[in-house]
Amino acid sequence: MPKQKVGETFILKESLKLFRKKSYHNTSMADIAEACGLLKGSIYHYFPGKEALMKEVLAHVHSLIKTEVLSIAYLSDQAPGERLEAMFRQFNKVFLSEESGDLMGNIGVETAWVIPEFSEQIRSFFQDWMDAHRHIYEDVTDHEQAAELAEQTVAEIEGAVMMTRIFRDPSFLRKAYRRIGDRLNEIAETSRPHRENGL
Amino acid sequence: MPKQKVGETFILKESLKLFRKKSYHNTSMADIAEACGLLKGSIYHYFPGKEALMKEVLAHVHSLIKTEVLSIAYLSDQAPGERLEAMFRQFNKVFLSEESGDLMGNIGVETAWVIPEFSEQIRSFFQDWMDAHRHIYEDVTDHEQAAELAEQTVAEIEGAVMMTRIFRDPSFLRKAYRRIGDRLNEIAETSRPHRENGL
Amino acid sequence: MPKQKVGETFILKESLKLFRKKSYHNTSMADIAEACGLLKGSIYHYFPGKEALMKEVLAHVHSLIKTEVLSIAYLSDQAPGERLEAMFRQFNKVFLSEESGDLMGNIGVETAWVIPEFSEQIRSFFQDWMDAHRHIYEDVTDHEQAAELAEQTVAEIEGAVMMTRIFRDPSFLRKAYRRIGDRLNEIAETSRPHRENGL
Amino acid sequence: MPKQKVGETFILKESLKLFRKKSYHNTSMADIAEACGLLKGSIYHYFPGKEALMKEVLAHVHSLIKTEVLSIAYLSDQAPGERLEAMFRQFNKVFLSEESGDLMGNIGVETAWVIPEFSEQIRSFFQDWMDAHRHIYEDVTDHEQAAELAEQTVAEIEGAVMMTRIFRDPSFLRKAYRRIGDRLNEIAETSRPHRENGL
DNA sequence: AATGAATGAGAGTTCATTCAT
DNA sequence: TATGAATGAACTCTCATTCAT
Repeated sequence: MPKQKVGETFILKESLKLFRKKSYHNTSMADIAEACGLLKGSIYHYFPGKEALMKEVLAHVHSLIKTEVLSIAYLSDQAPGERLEAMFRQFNKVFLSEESGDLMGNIGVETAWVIPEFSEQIRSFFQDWMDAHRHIYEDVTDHEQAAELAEQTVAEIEGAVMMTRIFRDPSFLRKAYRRIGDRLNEIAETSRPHRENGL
Repeated sequence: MPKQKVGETFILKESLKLFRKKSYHNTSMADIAEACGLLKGSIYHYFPGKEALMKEVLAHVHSLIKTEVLSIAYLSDQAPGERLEAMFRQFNKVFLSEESGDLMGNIGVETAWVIPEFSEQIRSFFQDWMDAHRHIYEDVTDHEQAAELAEQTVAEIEGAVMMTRIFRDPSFLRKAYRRIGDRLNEIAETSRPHRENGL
Repeated sequence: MPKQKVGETFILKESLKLFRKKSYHNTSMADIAEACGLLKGSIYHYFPGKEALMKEVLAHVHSLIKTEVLSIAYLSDQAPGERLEAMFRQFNKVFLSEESGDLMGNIGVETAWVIPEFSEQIRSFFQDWMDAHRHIYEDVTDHEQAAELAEQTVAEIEGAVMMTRIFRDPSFLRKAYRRIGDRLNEIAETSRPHRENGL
Repeated sequence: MPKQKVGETFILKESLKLFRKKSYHNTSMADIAEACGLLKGSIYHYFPGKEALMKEVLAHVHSLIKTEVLSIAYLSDQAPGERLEAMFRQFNKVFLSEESGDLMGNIGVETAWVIPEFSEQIRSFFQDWMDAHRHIYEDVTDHEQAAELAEQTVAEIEGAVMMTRIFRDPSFLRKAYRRIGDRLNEIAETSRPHRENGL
């Protein structure tokens, strides 16, 4: 009878893997428990239910992305293009790795409509994501255009992630990165002075 | 006791509404039956099971979009920009209406990974969609760039649809259409002669 | 694979037996299903859940007692004492038989506090029961005293039923019947004229 | 992290409150632990299990009632009617207070049938209760009638307690007390000499 | 073509209990 | 003495599916 401590974070991470691989509805509490080496009832020591577990998973991913990826956008000692590239690199590592996956996009579509309590978390995630990109664009263009470019960027990435999944072909995402990088450079060359003067 | 004459197509349409509204996993056979004025067991006279029903729903949507939306791309008597706009109008009507919804994107993400039998249908849908846009772009630019622009267009729309859902704000999609239209016009003005001369 | 029809009433009756024998909380849906020769899920074809089933059981018992027992109180062609005796005879048959048991008293105490939705049903049952006895007493005394005597009668019977259960000794209830009968006779002899003149 | 010194009696009292408020089956060990400022597992240092805990609760209530209420019946320096009234006053304080509640009647019905180990305790409680009332009645009437009057008294009180609960109306119990007191007085006046002469 | 009773597997959840620390 | 992680069995309920009628 192994009674080794498992811990909340471990369950969170295992759940994340499973939700990402099999979606929320196709992952049972028994699946999660098994992945953790527990019985299904034991999960309830850590989380009051499946929805609550999911909410904490979403919060965990959100905060992970914020600190590991989105923070890069605010590093004022790097050029906009460099920051963008660094974000993409980190994004690939964190967001698409086994550890986290494109949870937000998937679950957003799968559950946000059905389980409204998830919506807010997901909305706030996308808002932070757009804000980060907007911050970069504001170095090279005006507020209004920056906002729209951020919107476009996030939509394009999410769409590309979806297509990468559907076609099982990473090139969709890779090309999206390249397009977005090129766009930033073009704008940077055209519209000279914005915030970059201070750098 | 509702005992109306139903028919396969009717069930298909009612299922589509429900899948779109509540997602595949949250729609039960009982829900579908009730919407059709039937009892659970009766659905099985028309379709051998839930997955089979879903596959036919996907096929139905695919063919609907093809004839109602994508065909517009191949109308050679209209200018590229006009065709694009017409497609968006139709797309909104057919793809996002109550009758069909953004089934492909949603279900693509929700189930393609889990139920591989849906993947092919969804892949083929996205392929046709990209082909249609590529056909338009080929009127104003070369093959290679047209392919990439088509890819970008579809990704951007899908991403915008997702964000429109998440934020419950149709402006995401509206702005995506505008950006895509503007992009086509820019390209059309820059690179003069391609296929349009023959028209 | 026996697929014989079972029917709502059959489930109701089997549930009643079990609830009476083992109490509400100690009776599982699986117990009920087994008693009916069904699998636990099958009960849900007839009743949406355990509470709903219980509510219908209570309603069934209530109506049974009303028609089989309490109606006797209103038979104007019999003397009060005869009606009372007849009620006790029927009460023993219906209320304490295997088929129904002292469900109201038991469940009243067990669940009325915890599941408020049962309370109303149980309250209304006791009200009808008191009303019936009051009607008899009004033949031999004034309204006010009749009401109190009815209250006393029902309390005494319920208490006696409880003690009969606890001591597994039917004499508690038998003696209560005798006391109540004697009391009615005493009052009838003392206070001459009330409603009996018309008979 | 509440880590107060608890002790067996404290747990007993907290359990009593909960069993009374929510019944035996609706009170979980976790509820009891929480009420005691302990964790589930810690209860098992004091009691080997839920049933054992309940048995000690019943024993505790029994002995409490015996010393605080039933003992009054045997105070030979007070008139029967005074003793009865004093018992009712104490009964209300102890038996129906937050501290103990009508545990015996509730649990008697709820569990005596199902968990036979409780039956004996409950039976012995009711026996002591009847004995106390019989002792009072023996001051004013013969043995046989005293026994029956005691039986009636306890049944009437228990029935009234039940109805008070069901209707959430304390007047049922109040009126039962009054009736029982009046009955004692009537008998005391009618049948002169019994035991009271020696006092 | 339609019914609807019944299945059977599995879902999420609860809970009394155990035990290493 | 107290913890709290873990168990394991039982619970209510859901649902895709089958099939005699």
